Amino acid sequence: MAEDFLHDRLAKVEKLRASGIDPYSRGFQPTHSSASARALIGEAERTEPVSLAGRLMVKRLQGGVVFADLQDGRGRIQLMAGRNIVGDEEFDRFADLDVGDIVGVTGPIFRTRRGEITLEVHSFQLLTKSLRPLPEKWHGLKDVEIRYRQRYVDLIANPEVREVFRARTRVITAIRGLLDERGFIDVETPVLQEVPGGGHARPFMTHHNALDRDLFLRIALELHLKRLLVGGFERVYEIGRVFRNEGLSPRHNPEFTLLESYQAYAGYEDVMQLVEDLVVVSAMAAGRPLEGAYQGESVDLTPPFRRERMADLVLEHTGRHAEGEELNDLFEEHVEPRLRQPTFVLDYPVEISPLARPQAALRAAGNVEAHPMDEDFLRAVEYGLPPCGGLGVGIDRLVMLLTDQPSIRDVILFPVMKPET
RNA sequence: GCCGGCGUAGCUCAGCCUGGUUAGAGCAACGGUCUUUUAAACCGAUGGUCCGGGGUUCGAAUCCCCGCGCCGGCACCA
Repeated sequence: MAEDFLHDRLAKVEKLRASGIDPYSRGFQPTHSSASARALIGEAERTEPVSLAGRLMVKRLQGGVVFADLQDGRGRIQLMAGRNIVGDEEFDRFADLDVGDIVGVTGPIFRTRRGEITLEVHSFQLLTKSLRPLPEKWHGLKDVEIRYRQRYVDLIANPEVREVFRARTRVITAIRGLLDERGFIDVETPVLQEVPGGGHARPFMTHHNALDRDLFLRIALELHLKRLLVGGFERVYEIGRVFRNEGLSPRHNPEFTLLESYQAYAGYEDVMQLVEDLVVVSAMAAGRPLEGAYQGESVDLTPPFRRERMADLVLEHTGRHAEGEELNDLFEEHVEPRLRQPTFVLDYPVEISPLARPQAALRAAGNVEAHPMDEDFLRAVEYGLPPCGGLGVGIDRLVMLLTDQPSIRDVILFPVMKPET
């Protein structure tokens, strides 16, 4: 039976309750983490008792001694429980714990004969009984479908995955730190919008019941951030989720995290330097050397990044002179796939710009395919938008690059999946 | 949406091409032995709608068709 393992564990739960032990108890206070407990021992033979809490990952029985590995938020430490230390009853109870159970343990730290730093269990408390078996200890969890659908299992079984997401958090913190330091304010603008603007993308649609009004999930941050520049904030940024109703790929998730910033009176040279600085602090936060590699290809993030006009890049790669949409098409087909090092591509043809003004001009000229007009944004701009420079960075892709992950799903905790069958 | 690959025990995988006893292994779980182990001690007994549905055949995990999911590519796009 597919769920027999549940019955075995549930039977254990009932047995524990019958013997007066709460399989989901509270009140245990760890005094240390596995890492700080390790650090505690230094050159000493033995420490004072410490208390740790975490999940049992491996259990090795050796007659009257049982070894187990306890995994907590940052690492692992070995536990040793001896029959002649804790007594028969406690020993049997410890030996009956399952891999996956969450326990609190108390005892001194010492080194085993083999030199392994180990907590000698003097007392322990079952905090949470686990009902499902964990993936195998040696091969771990490889099935990517389970890894993405049940990320909690992935995070338990694959510690390197935790590190990727810790790196992601550090990158975002570092980006905020740099922007805050430079006088940008961190703002939040609407996700639900009447007119999804700021980019070319098919939006997700939703509906507000009380207003009986269709709304769209935002596809970009730009238009609201610019409204804030009109309002007098001179440096603003937002790191937020945007939604695009498009296909999935190793580089596309329908919801992703975008950084956009706008700075009044800045030119694009200022913005390029800001991007370089953001990349450098992000790489440092991720622990990635500037001269590193992505998926086996070396990628040097040392500023200054190459700056080239799109027309020059197209000429270099195709030998052709082009402009307008043709230039962009040639660029996307022949240049973009070959760019490996960070490169600022300058002077995009105005025809492909998603900016409101040329779009408005196209609409005025009768191109109904152009983006719908955001009348309120126009009104805001009519009050006067200061000249400004802005940037947009896909945080997920930046983290992919910095943590050397092949798929965007590896840097999004819960990527979009089709319904489970 | 289109094309290709993949889907076998809780996990990691054989078996499929070339159809043929009751579908295998390791780890986990279960019963025993073992007092300092390091993925993996020893002995024993378990565990499967072989993704789902149809078809071909005396006989299908294996061949064919349809569906679902995952991965990759294309399209859309950042």
